[in-house]
Amino acid sequence: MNEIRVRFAPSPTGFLHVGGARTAIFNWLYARNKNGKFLLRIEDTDPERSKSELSEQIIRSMNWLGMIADEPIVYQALNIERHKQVALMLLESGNAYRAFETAEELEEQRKIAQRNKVPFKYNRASLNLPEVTIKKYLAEGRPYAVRFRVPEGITEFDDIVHGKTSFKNSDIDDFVIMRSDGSPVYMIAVVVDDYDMKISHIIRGDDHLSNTPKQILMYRALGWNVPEFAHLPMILDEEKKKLSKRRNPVSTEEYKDKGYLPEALFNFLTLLGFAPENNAEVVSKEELIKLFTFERVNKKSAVFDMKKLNWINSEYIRNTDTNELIVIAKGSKYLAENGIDLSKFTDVYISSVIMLMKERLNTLNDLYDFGEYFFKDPENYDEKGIVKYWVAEIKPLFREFSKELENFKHWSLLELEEKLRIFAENRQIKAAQLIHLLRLSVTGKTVSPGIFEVIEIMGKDSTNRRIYNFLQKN
RNA sequence: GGCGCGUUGGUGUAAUUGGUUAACACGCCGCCCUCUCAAGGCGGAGAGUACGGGUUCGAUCCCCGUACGCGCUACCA
Repeated sequence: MNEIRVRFAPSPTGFLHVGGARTAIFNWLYARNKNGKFLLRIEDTDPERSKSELSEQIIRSMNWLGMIADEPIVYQALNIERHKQVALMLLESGNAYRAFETAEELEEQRKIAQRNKVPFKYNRASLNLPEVTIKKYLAEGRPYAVRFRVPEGITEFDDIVHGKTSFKNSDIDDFVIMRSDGSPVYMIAVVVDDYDMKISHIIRGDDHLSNTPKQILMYRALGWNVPEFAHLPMILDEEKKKLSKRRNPVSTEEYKDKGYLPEALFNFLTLLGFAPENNAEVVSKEELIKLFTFERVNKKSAVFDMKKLNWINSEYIRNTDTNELIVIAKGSKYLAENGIDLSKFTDVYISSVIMLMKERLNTLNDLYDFGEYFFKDPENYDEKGIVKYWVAEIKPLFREFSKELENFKHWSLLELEEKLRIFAENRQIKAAQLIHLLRLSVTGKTVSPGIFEVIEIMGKDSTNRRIYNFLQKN
């Protein structure tokens, strides 16, 4: 068998959509699994929607996820001449013909058909034009589009995930392959580029399933080998609609900014429409490469479940080396936006904080959301906490305890805890009553990791300063 | 409207060639641990496999129909 060559072919309309990322991942996994080539082609033929900066962003997101193309990136717009040339070949061989109708005329016909609820199909008027008329039109310089002449019959193919799929050619319109301004259309561009790139397997979204027979017909008309097709299920949102910006972030970049690890997103996306043997869930890229097979790819569209992503991400955070997390945290947009400058802290400090927080984080951004207090003194205190814990009987005792802390020499987890517990026991109160106040005064919150761990990391000065401020304000 | 694809708990997925109390994970609820979280441990609720017909001794699995969802139906990609 020939070399396996697959490609991911996004159109640069803004960013790498997570649905696209999933398609890219399946292509990539398949290529790696088969020792083949993974290629990237930017489909930038629509000048209205394509901008070069946007393709840069797609490439960046792909790299972030750990995927790079094995050959130079192909920009479809650069191949326009070739697409035209092939369209002309089709015209010359009689597999395509000139259509002189204007877009407006067709639109009108379409409307009428719609009104009468009958399926609209191009009536092939131009195909049946007498030779002389065509010559006359051409002499007049009348503009024309080139339409592919769909032959009679049935087009069948064996989709790798869907199995045997067939379409009646009579249901397929003679589609346009070249516009009247001479520009080629997507439908022919993909076929030509995939052929030129020697793509062996076209792995793409389900939404292209209905386009497949058209493309196969073109391959055949050109006498080209038809590649294999694998159509992946779509990804839907919780409302079972196409992933929409309203409910979920749809761009890969957004997930990065929200503190998701690339490996986690990659793993999660993989699980949408695919399950490795044993139904394993947290699976490394290396394992995934080994385990990937289309036999276990689903036909059914999948719903993007944020909660599961969060869980997977938290698993990855827990299992990622702290030093790596430090690097990521330092580059975090979110922390910066919230005024946290990690370069002001020592790596030892950041490292202790992350080690303590690691198993509590869903995303790296939670480092701020849950642990802001590690990086700045609290400015206000949880109101419910105040009501519940800052009660008259305890106030004097907490003040007294804070004095003792100021002079406490043995600033370590165990000794701090022992000290507090003994203090509480002597005053006949529950240690928890002081602990809650300690937490509230130091963090401003009622929730944190074990408070002795927290103040051990924070250090004596910072802790005492915070308690002092708390007592001043309350 | 036409054509195509799909349909297993709330979600993602399992279930050797038709024979299981329909499994696992996320989520949810409760308990334990405990200074609050998180993690962990233990337990629980939640689907009879969209619906209706077949075929079969027996269908999640095979066939047909219906419903619903999605996609295509552009001189968009």
